[in-house]
Amino acid sequence: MQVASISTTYRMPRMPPDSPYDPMESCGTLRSYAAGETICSQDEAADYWYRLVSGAARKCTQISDGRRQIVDFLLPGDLFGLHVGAKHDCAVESVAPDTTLLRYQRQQMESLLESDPQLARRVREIAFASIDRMQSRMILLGRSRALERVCGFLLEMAHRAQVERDGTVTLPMSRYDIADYLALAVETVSRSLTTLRASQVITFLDTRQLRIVNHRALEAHCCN
Amino acid sequence: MQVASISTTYRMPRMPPDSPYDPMESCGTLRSYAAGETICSQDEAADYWYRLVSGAARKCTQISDGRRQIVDFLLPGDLFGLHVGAKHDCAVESVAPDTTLLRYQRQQMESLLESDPQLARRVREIAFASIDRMQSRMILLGRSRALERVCGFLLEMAHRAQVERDGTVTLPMSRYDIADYLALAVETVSRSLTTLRASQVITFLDTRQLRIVNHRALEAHCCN
DNA sequence: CGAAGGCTTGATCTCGGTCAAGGCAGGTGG
DNA sequence: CCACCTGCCTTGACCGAGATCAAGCCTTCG
Repeated sequence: MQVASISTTYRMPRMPPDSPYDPMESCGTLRSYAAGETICSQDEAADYWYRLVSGAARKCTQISDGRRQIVDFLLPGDLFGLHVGAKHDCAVESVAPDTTLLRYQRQQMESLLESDPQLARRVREIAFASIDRMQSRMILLGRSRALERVCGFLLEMAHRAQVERDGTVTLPMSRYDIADYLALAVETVSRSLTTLRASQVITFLDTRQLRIVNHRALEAHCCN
Repeated sequence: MQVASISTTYRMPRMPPDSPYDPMESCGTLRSYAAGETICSQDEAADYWYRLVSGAARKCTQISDGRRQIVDFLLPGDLFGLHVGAKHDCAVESVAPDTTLLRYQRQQMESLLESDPQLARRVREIAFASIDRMQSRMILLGRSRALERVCGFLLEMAHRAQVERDGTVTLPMSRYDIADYLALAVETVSRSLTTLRASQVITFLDTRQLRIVNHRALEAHCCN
């Protein structure tokens, strides 16, 4: 199980295989969304925690100059909606068709944590872990080269979405989404991918599915 | 009181004025550093939590191409060193002369949290809050324009370091540090500041001290 | 069938990185 | 005390990576 926030994605440290039980399991309600639907909007009250079950979503803010910044992608297992204040500061929208989420009452969760230090510890670790991820992301954004960012993104996706047995990585989001995630122009993302394909680092099964041929090269590009 | 991590800065929500007591107060040990000293290095074991009392520090990673990315600046009140794993992934170095820190045993803190849900909740909120800050920072880094980033940085500093009564903002760090924080070249930072000064948005008392003349314009530049 | 959205490629322009130089302050040693 | 050095900051000139503009292809959907 994993946790995130409207303002960030928290990844749950893997549960011990025979962990006694998950007190959160019981109290969520399921809902599913079509592609492009808004799950919660930018200035909505943050009364719920969500956990993405299947599909994919993007957490993004609108910038006043018309551009859009995608702060995080949410993948199956991610939990989000945790927030300090009462308001969200990012909108969350489904990316893939048939995206399903579990929704939890925030109040209920908080009092649950109050009485269950074990669970509280797990959530704390989730938060710390998520911070590590955001930090990596910041370092990625700090990179000057467009190609480096794209390589870093591919490695992140390959790592997060558990790769198929044959090494196929599926990108549930569009090139536009990737561009806004990496703070690049779509054209630049496209060109970078083309470059990587041309240099035999990756191959495409179709536009949204690729295989990493030369993992070493990918890491070398976004070295560190 | 405020908290951060080797991998992030956590800002403590303001304590209620007459809060009963702070269980963490008792168990820290004080140490002070000269400018440029290493407080903890990149792959050191993360056995302590730290809280910056006075001065300033930078949290940074070395990138293999020789560049340096500053992940966060630590200011008085910030707490850092919280970390999931056993290892740091960033070095922390003092920036200002006479930087002092309190150091806490990580083990001790964790068991303290285990037995004190109230404190645990506070730390959790610290983590959530810090995530909000990192998110803002990511949005800042996502901005294309150099001038926007610098404006955002100035607003952040004005907000974090409590401004003097007369509106003077002190930058404890060098232009090089600012550059590595914003992922820009030093020259670009310098030029941006010059531009802002030329357009009467800010004035300088000296290189490290400035006053925000036109707050509105600053916000307009990094709109949103 | 047409329209719309997603993706790629080409051409051009611009912002910011890089290189180079010089000013200024503080520290050190003669 | 001055001379020198070093680190920090600023400014100018140039160049290149990536944004922007434009066009065309493909798939999907009504």
